[in-house]
Formats: sequence, C-alpha cells, structure tokens
Amino acid sequence: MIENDIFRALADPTRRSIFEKLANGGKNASELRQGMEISQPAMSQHLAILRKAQLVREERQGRFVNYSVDPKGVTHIAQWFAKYRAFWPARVEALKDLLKEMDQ
Amino acid sequence: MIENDIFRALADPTRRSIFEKLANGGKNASELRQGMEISQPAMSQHLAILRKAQLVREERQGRFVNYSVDPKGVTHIAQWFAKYRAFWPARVEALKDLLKEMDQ
DNA sequence: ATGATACATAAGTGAATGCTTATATGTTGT
DNA sequence: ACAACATATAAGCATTCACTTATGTATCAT
Repeated sequence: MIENDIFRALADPTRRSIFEKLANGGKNASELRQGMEISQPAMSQHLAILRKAQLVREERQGRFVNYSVDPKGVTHIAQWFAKYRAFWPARVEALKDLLKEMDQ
Repeated sequence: MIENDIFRALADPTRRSIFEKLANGGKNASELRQGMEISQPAMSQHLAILRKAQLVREERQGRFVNYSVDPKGVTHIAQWFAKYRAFWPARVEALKDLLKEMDQ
C-alpha cells in the first residue's frame, strides 16, 4: 500500500531533510550528501525508500542520478490530509471549498 | 521534537485508522476497539503515542476516557505540508495564496 | 582495455517498534 | 469496603529499521 510507504518514508528525520532539500530543486545523490554526515550507502538506501513511496523520482544523467520531488506522492498526502480539514485552525477554514473540490 | 513524534505516530497503519475513526467524532478507548482485533493494552499504547504527538487529546469522563482529534497536531502537519505546495497538482494551485497566508 | 567516479546492493548488527501477558490505577455501583 | 469495569503501565519477545563494511554495476576519461 502506497500510503503506508509514504508515511514510513517520512517517519525518518534524515529522509525528511533529504526530501526538504529536494523541494528546493533537483540534486544528485552526491550533492544531497553535502553537509549531511551520511555515508554513501545510507543515502542510497534512503533514496530507494523515498522512491518506492513516490515522494522522489530519479533521472539518470551520465554517471549521476538526478533526484527530484515526485508530485505523485505529494498529491497522495494532500488527499489523505484533506480528510482532516475540519480540524485545521479557524482562519484556514476558507480552504474547505477548494479541498472539497479536490476530493472528487 | 514534535514533528518527529507526529510522523512516527502516523507511520503505523493501526494508528492511522484509529486517528481516522476519531476524525468522525470522539470515542473512548473501548469504542475505538470495536471491529479492530486489537488488545486493550495495544490500543492504550497507540493512544499514548498519538497523544504525545498531539494528534489526539483525552478527556476523562468517569470510568471512560474520551479521545478526539487534537487540532494542534493537525495544524502542525498542515504547516509542514505547506512547504510542498509547489508540487501539488495544477488544479489545486489556487490554494497557494491561502497557504501563503498560513505560513505567517 | 583500464582506472576513476557515481551509485546500488548484500550481509550483518544494535537499537527501536509493536505486540503479548501480567499487574497496577482509577472510577462506579452495591 | 468491595467487586466490576475502563484504562494505563511494566516486562519480555519477535520483527523491523537504519546503519555499517564489503562488493557489484554503470558511466566517463585516457
């Protein structure tokens, strides 16, 4: 189940910060490691988990593999999260209608 | 870190379905167990984890403890998720402005 | 072809996770 | 006070997780 893959992927803080980095633009695995104190295999394993969750997609570019955020996973969270719109703070209640549209 | 507690809490499918049940209205621990094939201690442990993540709040009512969705945790996910609005599908792009408001 | 570089995969390990059974705590009715 | 009920906590155990080291695969430059 993809929903399970997504939440398991996001449960790890290292993977969340990788994902966050990619939200600022695509990067290859080596670039992602910069300033992160993480081994090459560990990064590769994290990326595989994010990929399986469709939170991230890969595109080979020669020796490098460029990673970027995959809207598929993001959309899936959006849909899951839309179920809880009733509990957002009052000032965001205006979102309701748009999100209701999204459910269809 | 609360963000970590939230994502770890949601990583378990049993906890997500408990959370989902509560989104349809507050229930006590016994009611939550109905139709779930889960032991009493397991339910109690799951609720403790959801409570720590501020996804759920408790309110004692006599012998029972009524649980309901806590907007604090939900709001926190909303804020985290707002960072990735750029990757939502195009037809939801209209949400941008409202969510931008939310960031402040 | 050969070496260097970028990344993936395999196998092993300690720590965390979700369950179990047993027991404790808190509340109600008698 | 006491039994019954609702929930929480403790301790133990099997599985999962995130890492490690070692090795494999793919691409580039010479």
